[in-house]
Amino acid sequence: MGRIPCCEKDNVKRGQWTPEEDNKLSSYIAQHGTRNWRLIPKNAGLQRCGKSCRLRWTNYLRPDLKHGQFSEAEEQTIVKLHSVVGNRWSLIAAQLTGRTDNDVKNHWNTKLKKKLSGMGIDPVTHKPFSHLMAEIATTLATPQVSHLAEAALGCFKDEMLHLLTKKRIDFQLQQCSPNVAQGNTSSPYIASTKHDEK
DNA sequence: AAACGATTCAACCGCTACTAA
DNA sequence: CTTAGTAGCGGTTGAATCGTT
Repeated sequence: MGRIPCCEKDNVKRGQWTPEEDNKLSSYIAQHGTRNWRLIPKNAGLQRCGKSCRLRWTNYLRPDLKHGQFSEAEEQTIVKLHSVVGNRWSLIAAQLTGRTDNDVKNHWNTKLKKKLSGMGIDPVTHKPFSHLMAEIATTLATPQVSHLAEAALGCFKDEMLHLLTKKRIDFQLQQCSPNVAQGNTSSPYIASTKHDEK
């Protein structure tokens, strides 16, 4: 006995949304808001499941969304935040006006990961590959030291997560911690792109 | 022009978190 | 406190598009 599905799959349309469906959903939400996604498709005359409607609205139809290319500043913000919080796409997206978690995730997976790798930076740890190799050697030699470093990094990440969850923060360089403001972030990408801009 | 591979991104799936009763 | 229903998240998929041969 599994969970009851969110909708009867047989009676539900899937795949690409048509402009008519978009119109129906948009005008219904404009009138009634987004309370109870389960009822929205039924009331709006759509043969879609509520989940699909919510996704379509939040990722595409919302009027406050940006649809164009990501700017250099947005990319830097994503990389910087990703180096701190990892794959917490919704947290990262919340710091970028008009971008969704899906946007950020797609952009990261298709562009930024490759960009970083091309620069010799590991997109997971945000450290140069050469440093990683050195770290592996160190770790093998003195496990205690590496555990301490890992614990310290964990505390910092927890603190950042706490801040980001509590409120939207302005991630401009001059308002960050002294280390970050000096371009001394954990991600060499920031420093190098700043350099590139000159 | 056609075939094929690579890339992009919208949409789906399954899980967890949250909330109201 | 427990439970059931809903919302939200991150990973994954696959159709559409683009670029190359």
